[in-house]
Amino acid sequence: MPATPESDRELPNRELPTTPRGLRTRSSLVAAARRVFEDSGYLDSRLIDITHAARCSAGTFYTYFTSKEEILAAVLEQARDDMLHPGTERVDPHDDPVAVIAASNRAYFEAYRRNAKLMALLEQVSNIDPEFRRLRRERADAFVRRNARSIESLQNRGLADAELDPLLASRALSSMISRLAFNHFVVDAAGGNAPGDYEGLLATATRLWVNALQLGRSGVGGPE
Amino acid sequence: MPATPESDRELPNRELPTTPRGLRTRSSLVAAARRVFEDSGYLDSRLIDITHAARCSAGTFYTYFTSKEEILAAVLEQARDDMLHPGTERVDPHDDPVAVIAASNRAYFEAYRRNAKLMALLEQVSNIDPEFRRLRRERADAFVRRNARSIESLQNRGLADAELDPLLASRALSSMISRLAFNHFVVDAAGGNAPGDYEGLLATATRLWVNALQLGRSGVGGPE
Amino acid sequence: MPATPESDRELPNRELPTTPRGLRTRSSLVAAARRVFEDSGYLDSRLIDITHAARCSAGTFYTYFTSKEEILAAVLEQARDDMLHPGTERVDPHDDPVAVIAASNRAYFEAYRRNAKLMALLEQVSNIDPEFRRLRRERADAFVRRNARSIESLQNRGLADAELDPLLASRALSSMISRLAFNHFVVDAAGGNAPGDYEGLLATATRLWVNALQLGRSGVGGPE
Amino acid sequence: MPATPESDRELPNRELPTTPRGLRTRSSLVAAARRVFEDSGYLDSRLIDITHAARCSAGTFYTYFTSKEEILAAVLEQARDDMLHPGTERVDPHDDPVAVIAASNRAYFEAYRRNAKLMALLEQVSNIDPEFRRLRRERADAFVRRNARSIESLQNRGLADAELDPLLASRALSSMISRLAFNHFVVDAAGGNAPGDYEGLLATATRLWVNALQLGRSGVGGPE
DNA sequence: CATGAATGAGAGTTCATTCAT
DNA sequence: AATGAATGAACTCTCATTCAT
Repeated sequence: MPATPESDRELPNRELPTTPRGLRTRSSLVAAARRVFEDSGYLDSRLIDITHAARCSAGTFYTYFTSKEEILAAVLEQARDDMLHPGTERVDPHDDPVAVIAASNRAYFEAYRRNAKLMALLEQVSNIDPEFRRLRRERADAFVRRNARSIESLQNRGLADAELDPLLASRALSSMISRLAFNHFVVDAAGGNAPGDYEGLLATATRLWVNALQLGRSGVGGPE
Repeated sequence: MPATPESDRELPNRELPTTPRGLRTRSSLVAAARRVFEDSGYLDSRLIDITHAARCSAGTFYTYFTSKEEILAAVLEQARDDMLHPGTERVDPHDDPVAVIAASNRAYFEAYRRNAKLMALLEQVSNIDPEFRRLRRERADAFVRRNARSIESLQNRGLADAELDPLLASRALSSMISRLAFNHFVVDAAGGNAPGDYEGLLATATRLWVNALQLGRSGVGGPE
Repeated sequence: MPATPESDRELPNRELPTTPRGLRTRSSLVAAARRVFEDSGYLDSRLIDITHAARCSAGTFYTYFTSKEEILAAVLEQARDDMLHPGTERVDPHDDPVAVIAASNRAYFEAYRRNAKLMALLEQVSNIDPEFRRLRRERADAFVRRNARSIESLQNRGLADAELDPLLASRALSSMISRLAFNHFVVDAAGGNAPGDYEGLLATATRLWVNALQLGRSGVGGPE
Repeated sequence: MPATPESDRELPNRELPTTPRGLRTRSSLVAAARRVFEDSGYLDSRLIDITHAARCSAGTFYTYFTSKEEILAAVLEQARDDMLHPGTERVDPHDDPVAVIAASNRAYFEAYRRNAKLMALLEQVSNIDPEFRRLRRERADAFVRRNARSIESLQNRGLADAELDPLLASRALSSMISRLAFNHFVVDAAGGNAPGDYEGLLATATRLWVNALQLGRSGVGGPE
């Protein structure tokens, strides 16, 4: 009502709690939020669904988060590493490039499968909230850049179509893979449709990727 | 115009009004809804914003539509033909296949550009409402099937990589194109980022598509 | 969540409703608010107390007012005229000045009595909300200025102590009267104390006022 | 210091702590509360603001006080002596009565200036909480009674208008002074208005007071 | 004596939808 | 066919106070 001076007012906490109890409660809230968001989607989830699931009161939520948005960010944070570094196995860059692509596509698909509901959630909120749109973009860009580097390296070694702009090609192929994964694990799974031919899809995606880069083409770089 | 039978509709739909005045009011509601939805997104649009923009009362809305969902369906209906048949020019299937692909990719991108805000809307609601998820899927499938037929035809004529499953390949390549368009016209445009290299993107997409199908590969490129 | 453009959104209405029904509802809300505020004070009144008393739903409140503050403003508006022009009887400026002062003090006290609960309310909120502090100040100033003019006129006619600054004197004497009224009708009444000697208080106040201005003192009005 | 008997206290009050540490903590809480209340007002101050400012935890508060009300009482207690006995110098009752009045008005104004924010606070809460309304009344009454005794004495000595009821006159004149001080130091100061003519105000108030009592009128001013 | 996480009732507010006119 | 006032369930968020540690 009266204009309150901001000076002494507490700012919303982003810091992690210091006590073990606080840490535990915060964790259980994040875990509960993940469950609830995955089950009901972001929009249909109410804060009290989350606090109920975490077995704490509505007020406790605000000890750790200032809004639904903020806890969602915490939830999405969790899956970040798994999605950004899906394959723990280090691939030798001197392996057969086709095998490398096949392996990394498979790793991506597997990571997507593990986090499918969270990816659906991210897709939902990124179409609602600019903050999460940015988040998704950043994560996608990380992938795109990595793949672009890989394409460039293949080009430099004379193995891939030199005509392609590595970044644009990476954008296109990365989009292809991620959208296929989304359609397979989110859209098809939710739609109650037939499960779909996972191995076939993966094989096709990899073959298309390989073809698209013209890997293993005769005389790559020579007169065509 | 006869009342469309319920069975074909995904959403319950009131019959079209019979009087000229009614038709006019309905039209202005749909037009207003399109504007409002495009400006504010589905969730943030209030029915009252729409009726205001249409210069009618809140109650009048329910003379023509039973819900917010339903008018959204009507709005999305509008752009359907433009998105499903983007190129009015019929391409001769015996034209150069590369040229055909280039032309149809360009036609798709142009249609996306024209309807970018509506596509963003569709993307938003398809991640919220299963009904619209189905709608988007159906539209995507129409594309996928058409492209699959085209791929199959190229394979049958010995022009394309015969190892590829036409449907899966179409799914992958169609996903690639549509996601590129979404990123270019929706994500990048909204993010205030640099406009991006449209022609380069299109060229890259087409080259990847062509490569991926191995069009014009040695051995397949006999005298046609 | 997403930044919504203010452009098309409706602004809170301050305009009076146009239909008779709307007018009726708004009136009953204001009347109810007055009752509730007077009974419970501003802070302890809940919006639903008001809507209950007005026999309408919580949502209806927001058809007419955007906040508790706004309906309070409407309530206080009502009593404005009664407090600012308490005496309907026009006093002849050539009447006996003492009689004029006595009459106007009485009129003020009577108006205060009629609106005591509202004055208590104004006192409460003016110590809480700067907006209402301003409102009270404005109303007080109107009185002060009127009394200052009257004092100046008496000085010009040689009837009042010429040493006094009319505005400062008016501030002091007006404060005296209004605070006496507040104490008598609000503090004493609420405290469950003895009712207090109304006539004596009025007589004393008037005599002090008259003395303070030195009305009828020797030298101004001939020998006393 | 013995525990003060409940009977004399207006609010339930915990006993003072016995240890030096406890005394220190309690003091810092009261000091912090004074700062916070003065800055934000009673309603907008949160207990947590106070405990933060006092560098202790929320729970500690309840070691020393049972409620927000109670610490407010402690804060107001602090300024009591300064407001009730503003002039430490004892004025000789046989001094010139006008000089005595001028001096005591000045002393009151000075004390008000020193405690302006606290007086504003008292004004705020006395319009919210009956307990504090009583507190303010009691303090005002102490003044009124003292001034009444002084008026009566002047009347007995033939120096003041004998027609006036000393108590009622004191109420009126005391109200005048305290309200002027409130308006000057609280309302005007907060409103960002011009600072106002302090000396002029004081002079006018004193002259009005003197006039009102008819001090120094012919016939009463015999050789004293 | 101190901590700070936990509590939970309760408030204001929104808006799709209904319905008397 | 049109109006626009009325509805009311549902939601998020606050903060004085408690209590296990």
